[in-house]
Amino acid sequence: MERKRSDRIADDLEGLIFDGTFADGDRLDEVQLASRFSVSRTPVREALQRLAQSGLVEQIPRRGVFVRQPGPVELIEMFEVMAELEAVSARLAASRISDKALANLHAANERCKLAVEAQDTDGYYRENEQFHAILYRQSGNGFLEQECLRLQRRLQPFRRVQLRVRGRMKQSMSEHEAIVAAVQAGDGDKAAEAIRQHVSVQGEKFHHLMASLKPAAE
Amino acid sequence: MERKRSDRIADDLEGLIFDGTFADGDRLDEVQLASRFSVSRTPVREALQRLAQSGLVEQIPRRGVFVRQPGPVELIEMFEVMAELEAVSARLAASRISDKALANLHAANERCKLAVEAQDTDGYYRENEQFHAILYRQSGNGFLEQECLRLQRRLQPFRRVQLRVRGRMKQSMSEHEAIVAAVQAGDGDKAAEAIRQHVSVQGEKFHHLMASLKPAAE
DNA sequence: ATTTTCATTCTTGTATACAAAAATGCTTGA
DNA sequence: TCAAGCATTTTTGTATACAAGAATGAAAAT
Repeated sequence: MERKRSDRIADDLEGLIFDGTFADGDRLDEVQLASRFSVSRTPVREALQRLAQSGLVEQIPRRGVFVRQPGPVELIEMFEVMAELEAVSARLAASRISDKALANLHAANERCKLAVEAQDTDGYYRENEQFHAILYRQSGNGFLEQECLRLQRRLQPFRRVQLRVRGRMKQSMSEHEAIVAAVQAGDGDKAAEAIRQHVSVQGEKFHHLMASLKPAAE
Repeated sequence: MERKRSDRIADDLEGLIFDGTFADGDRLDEVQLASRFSVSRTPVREALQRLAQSGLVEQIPRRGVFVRQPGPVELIEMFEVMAELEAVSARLAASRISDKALANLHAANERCKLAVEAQDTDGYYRENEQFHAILYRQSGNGFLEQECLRLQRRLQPFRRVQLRVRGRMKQSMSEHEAIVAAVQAGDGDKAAEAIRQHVSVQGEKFHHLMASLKPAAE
């Protein structure tokens, strides 16, 4: 169910920012975008305001809206918060998860494993997202679930980059195993710590993330 | 610096929802609001969309926007997340806080104490907010700080209700003492646990919160 | 030559006009 | 009497028109 034009435009713009068509600092001209999408300025403005609220662009009054990619510091901060939110999710899920959901978690993890073996980065990304989504859901806290999904979505392009690092997928998988084991054992603290490690940006991951911010020459 | 009319309207509407002028389920009519604020529909619509994104109203396509107050379950969920976010803040702050900020924390706490002694609920609320804001800031994570402030703002009207419970201010103060002590000692885990207790809705607090949702028939 | 001022142009913010979808209520048929 | 169908009216979503603030650039003064 497509809501309205302004929603489609917001999604499209999000994609265009993620894929680099619009880079950090670029000004998003309302009339240009309007003609690009063959609509009037009205739905474009509504879309831009949505993006502004989600933090993807900055809106300076009477000046215009500008793409605002997070810098290194903000990115680390966001990952830190993501890690903590996921840790809370996992801790709660460890005590609240249902048997059926636990089976689903196993299944999702298996699909991750298959994707790793098939060297299917996109597939792994998709299944990994599912894996995490199950934990959010099983936290039993719908609001927490939504917050996790929101932040996950915002960090999406950077997570993808992380996965392309050689060997990362395999390491990620072994971390998954630890998480599943802790959740199955009902050990909330252990599950929280395991997923915190899984998500947080440290050591090698940190350097790779930083490197990805300034596209390497050639 | 007042940004634009739509911003002022969004703030005003937020207030009108908080103070009960618009109750849960009420439909917010664009043209009525436009005439009420003596503007056209355009800024009203922009304001409504902002409120929709922040979750205060629900926007049903082609139907209108309706006030959407959180129910008991969602409220508990939000407080749970708030408690966890504050716990993270406090844990980080315990290791990252500066001497100067620690002094400010003490000072803010003293002002809380004065407000309690003066039976000044509004004053206590204000100073308490300051107290918490210092911890958010001293987490050293600007993104976390923003998220905390956002959720704090959303829970604002319900927190106020909580404070009106007899004896709550005094109890709240003693919890503050524990938090300050733990932060000063640099004990992150203890600080986290103390603030979690302080914020989370349990026992008596739970019942009072539930009671506040359905205004007691005298 | 450089800077300041002022007019012009462009862009955003707001108002209004129009289109389309949904709600409303009437009529008509059983 | 009640329900179904259709016309009318309301209301949202989009387009366009207008207003006001900001950027731009040229002319004038030092």
